[in-house]
Amino acid sequence: MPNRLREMRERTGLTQEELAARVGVSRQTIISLEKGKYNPSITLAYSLAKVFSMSIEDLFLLDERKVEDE
Amino acid sequence: MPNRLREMRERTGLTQEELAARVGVSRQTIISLEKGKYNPSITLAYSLAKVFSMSIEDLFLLDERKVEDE
DNA sequence: CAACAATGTCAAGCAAACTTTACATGAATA
DNA sequence: TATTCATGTAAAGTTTGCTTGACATTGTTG
Repeated sequence: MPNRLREMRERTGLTQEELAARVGVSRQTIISLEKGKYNPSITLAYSLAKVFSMSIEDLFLLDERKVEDE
Repeated sequence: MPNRLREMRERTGLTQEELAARVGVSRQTIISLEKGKYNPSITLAYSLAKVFSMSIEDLFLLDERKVEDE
């Protein structure tokens, strides 16, 4: 689950703790997500995407996966 | 978690079992999702959205929630 | 009627998301 | 140096997404 979470968080100048508070999860969860450790639920993904004013697909790079060949 | 899953599945003429097979989950999971019982992971949500050629946000009505007043 | 396909329900169990706590590290700064 | 802030790690525990299996219901069709 690679994603743009860390990039976007740093770009907006938020700490992990602040971001966690904004979307209502623990800081651990933010750390794990940034490290790509798992697959969030769509409600959490959506909350995060909204913080950065982007779509779930963009934040979590869903359209970029598995292009394999073209 | 209201969503357009059932509507889209019926519109495309798939059975619950066929849809489950396509996205790699059990039929029970499709039933529960159609009933709005839970909050799928983004990878499952994305697989489902792709079956119907739409975005996660549209399939799961994420932008429509909580408008409260306008 | 019998048989089958599609949907639904219930319940037990497993796996993964998410929490909580505690501690460690490096950078910045008084 | 000592303190504080942001990040990281590790482990144990809770919650919930998801599976499996068994059975019931309704509609259709031979």
